[in-house]
Amino acid sequence: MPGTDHAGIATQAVVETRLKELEGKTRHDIGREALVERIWQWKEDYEQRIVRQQQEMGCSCDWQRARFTMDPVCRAAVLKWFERMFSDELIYRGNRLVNWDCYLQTAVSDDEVVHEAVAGHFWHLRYPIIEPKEGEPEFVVVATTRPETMLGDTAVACHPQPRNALEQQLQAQRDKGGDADAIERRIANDLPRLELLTRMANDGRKVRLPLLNREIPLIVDEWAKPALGSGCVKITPAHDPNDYEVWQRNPDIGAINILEPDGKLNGNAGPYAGDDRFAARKRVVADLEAAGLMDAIEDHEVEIGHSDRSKTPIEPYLSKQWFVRMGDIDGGVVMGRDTPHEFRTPGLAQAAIDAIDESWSSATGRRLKFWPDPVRYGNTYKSWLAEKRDWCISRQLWWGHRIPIWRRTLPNEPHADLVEEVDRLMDLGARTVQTHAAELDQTEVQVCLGTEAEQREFGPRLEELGYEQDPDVLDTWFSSALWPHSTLGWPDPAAAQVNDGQRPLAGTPSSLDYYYPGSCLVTGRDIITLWVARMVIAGLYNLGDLPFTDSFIHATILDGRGVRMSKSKGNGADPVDIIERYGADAMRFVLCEMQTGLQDIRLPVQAISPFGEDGEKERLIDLAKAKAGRFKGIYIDPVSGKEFDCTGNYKDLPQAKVISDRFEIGRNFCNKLWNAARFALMNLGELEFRALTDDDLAIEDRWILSRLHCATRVVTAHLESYDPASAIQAARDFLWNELCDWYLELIKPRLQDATAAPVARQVLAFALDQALRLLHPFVPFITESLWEHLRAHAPVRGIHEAAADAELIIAAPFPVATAEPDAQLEARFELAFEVIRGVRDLRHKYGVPPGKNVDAALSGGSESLDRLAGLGHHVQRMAGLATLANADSERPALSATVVVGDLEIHISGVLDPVKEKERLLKQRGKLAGQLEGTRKKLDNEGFVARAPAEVVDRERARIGQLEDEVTLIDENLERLESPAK
RNA sequence: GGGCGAUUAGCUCAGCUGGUUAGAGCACCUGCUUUACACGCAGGAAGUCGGCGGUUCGAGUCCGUCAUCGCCCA
Repeated sequence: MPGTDHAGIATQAVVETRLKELEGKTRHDIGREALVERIWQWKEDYEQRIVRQQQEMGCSCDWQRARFTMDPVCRAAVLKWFERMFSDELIYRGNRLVNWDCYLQTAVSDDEVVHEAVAGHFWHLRYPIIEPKEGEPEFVVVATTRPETMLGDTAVACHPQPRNALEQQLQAQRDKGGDADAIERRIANDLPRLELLTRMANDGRKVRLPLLNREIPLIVDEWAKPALGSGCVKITPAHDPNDYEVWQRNPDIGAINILEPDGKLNGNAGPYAGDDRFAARKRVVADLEAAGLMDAIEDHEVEIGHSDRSKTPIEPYLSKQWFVRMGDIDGGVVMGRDTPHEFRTPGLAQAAIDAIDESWSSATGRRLKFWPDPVRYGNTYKSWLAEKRDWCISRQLWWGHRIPIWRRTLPNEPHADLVEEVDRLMDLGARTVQTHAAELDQTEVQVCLGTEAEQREFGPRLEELGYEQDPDVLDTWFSSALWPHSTLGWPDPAAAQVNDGQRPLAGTPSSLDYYYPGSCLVTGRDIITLWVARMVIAGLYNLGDLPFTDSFIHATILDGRGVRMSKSKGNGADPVDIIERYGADAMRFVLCEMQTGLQDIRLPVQAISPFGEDGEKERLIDLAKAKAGRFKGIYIDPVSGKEFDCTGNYKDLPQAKVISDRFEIGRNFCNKLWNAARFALMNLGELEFRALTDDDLAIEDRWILSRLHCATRVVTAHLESYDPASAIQAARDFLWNELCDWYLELIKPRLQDATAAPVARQVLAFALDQALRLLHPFVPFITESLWEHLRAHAPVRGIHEAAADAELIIAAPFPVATAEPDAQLEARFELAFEVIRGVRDLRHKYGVPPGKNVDAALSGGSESLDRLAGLGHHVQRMAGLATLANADSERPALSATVVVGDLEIHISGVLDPVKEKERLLKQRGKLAGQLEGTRKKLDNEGFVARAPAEVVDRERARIGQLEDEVTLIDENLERLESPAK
């Protein structure tokens, strides 16, 4: 199911930023309707780009069922989900402290806040104590990093049991072996004062809040840290999460909001009302200093939350938001209501936690598992869910699904009126009405209209009665969480509105019945909580079953600076540009090869300079080193000093394509595959299939088939264990290192020989057939194209029997290994390859021209000679030997020698005693080192006594082999000294 | 502050339950237009596996600790 989501905050932010940059206007200047219209416009462009990317990448999707999270099909699902949860009382409107983005004027989720350490101060403020008694201080001192918040203080807290707290801390510090002096001093010097403050608080003493002259209580609460500062802490429940908790424990102190949504101070701030919060900070500090109430100012590094979207500092802000209850609920929650899979769970978060438990399974036997590390990512998922924090789903945006609630505040109306009001609404036909007071500081009647039709019918009538639709929109994830079933037409595929050219979702079975549940969600680590958990909850709640059983967490791709690539950061590369330059398969190959498990991947990218001179070679700019320009995704050309844009968002600047030379690896592979296939096809002619017996096969045929069986097993096993990088590596190695480097070369003579050619061709056709199938998941375009050619040349392919065929490779069965690899045969070839490599090395060192064949003679242990029997002609040809004689009887004069194990290959007529000695000594040195290491091990009594017998035996066998090889080399060295021998 | 992860060749990364003196690709050096492929072939050089300490007959691999970086949660 291909498609796109509406990316609420990101999208609105981009359009608003462009509006500001290009026209100098804010969203308030043009209004809700006009802004939403512009966003739709922008979305159409952007969506096209994304869909094109998906298609060019070769995503194999049902394009006639493409969806967008704000289209009518998805909208129906969003409304239904909201209505269901609302009537189950899983959605409520509450007064909560949220992360407030004063620039975008919206709440942002915890996930969208990034913390940065910045230089700041600790201001120590004096609050006068009202009517202190004999021996009591005149002031309490409180410290803060945000002095303007004092205007919203509703209490000052000190610890209820400072002695216990300090002593506990002291003990903990000692246990850790840390420095306990500071705490000891604290107990010695400050405890009496701290205990006095506690007594004062318990006695009901109050303090006067400076500047506003408000009386606020001195209270006891464990949030106050007796080891720090004065031991007292100011409490601002409306603007600090910890202070908010203090308020929950001490409801009497109340909460005072001092902020307007835009970050200016409101009427509660008295004389500071109307000031921006940062301006107010300066004035508050100055006024406190003037009043002699500033005790001290110290430098302090502060962690400040910034909005990931607007990059401005976040303010904790008390506001009314909509939430989904994640925690356990009395009586539990019914999941999959009215489906065959209905079950009851303690709460939404718990249901998702259970889903990865070994002992749990859905009604259809499904359970969730993470890859490539089930334990690690399972823990990430569980530990986030375990907090069971309610999910804030409202966003003060204009772009998104508007909350389907019409509400009206009924201040202090008698209960009877409320009942009457609800009855009246029910009579009107509203199905879901709730009244809420507990979570709010007001009584509110909320009516949910859960379909478009209902909204059209009842909306205006509710508005006549003084109701208003909530202006907020839903968090994008609220609709994204439904993707696995909303796209299939849930709640009613038969009624789903599909557009022209789109495939219907209705039918028997419907798309929903046929495709839900799915199997695997591939996503990034940071999305585990945002998506995986929420999709699981949504799927279980609406349908009673998991949306997928596996979740593959792919590597995070970083740019050359080590920063995570993202569209909003503008530091990525457009796949379309990569594809244009290197090809889709090349890109897929490299991306797949990079998914090596748990590690993040660096992908240094380069921009193609738009300032290249005529005739100048293309100039690449390394973006990890280039200077940043004015906006995100804009850089400065190091040569001309001019700005250019890499995002396509700033059309007035020169545009640069972003590429990465890392993709050359994939391009090279595709080129190799193409040429190897071309060579094979050239030689196949019109191939007729004949059932072959083992006797028909040449030794190299049996070898490549053995290697093919091995590769098939390995690739399949890696795919099954969600290890695409290892799978593609194994497929690549088979194609390149075995089929191309060896087999194609080995059979070249046979292909020129009319009698030997048919079998070689048939094996070649089969090996290519299987290699293409193995590679198809990774490089679909090139394999599909080659498949067509292969079928034209060799309509039937196979060895003993014809292999199952299909017109398109995408529909052809994946290879299955039918035989065991022949380990003995493979070992014989390995030995031959080693000999060949040895001779090639020697030829290179002696500067023998590549075309010149030399005479050689072979001698050595009978076992090794036996293993090489039948491969001599291959050794001869591949090593460039004119003759390969048996040297057991007589050793050729003036020959240089290659020693491989207990084998000697003498190459005639190239001997250079100096080079030869150098070469042999080098090899000897390496072997002697290994020999020494092995001997040392065996001399160690502990090793012989404690290591497993098989390990000891292996070392013993090895020492014999090494000794033989060294002896052989020594003999050759000796012969160099006295050539007469 | 708590949790998770990373640190291996110039670069990007492998290295499974501890057991030959650690591998690949790119880059580099040498030779080669060998009629599939120079986006190639053949050969080569290159790493005290972040530091320190420990467990073990044996540590890149296990444990502790420190450093640096990243992510998540406060």
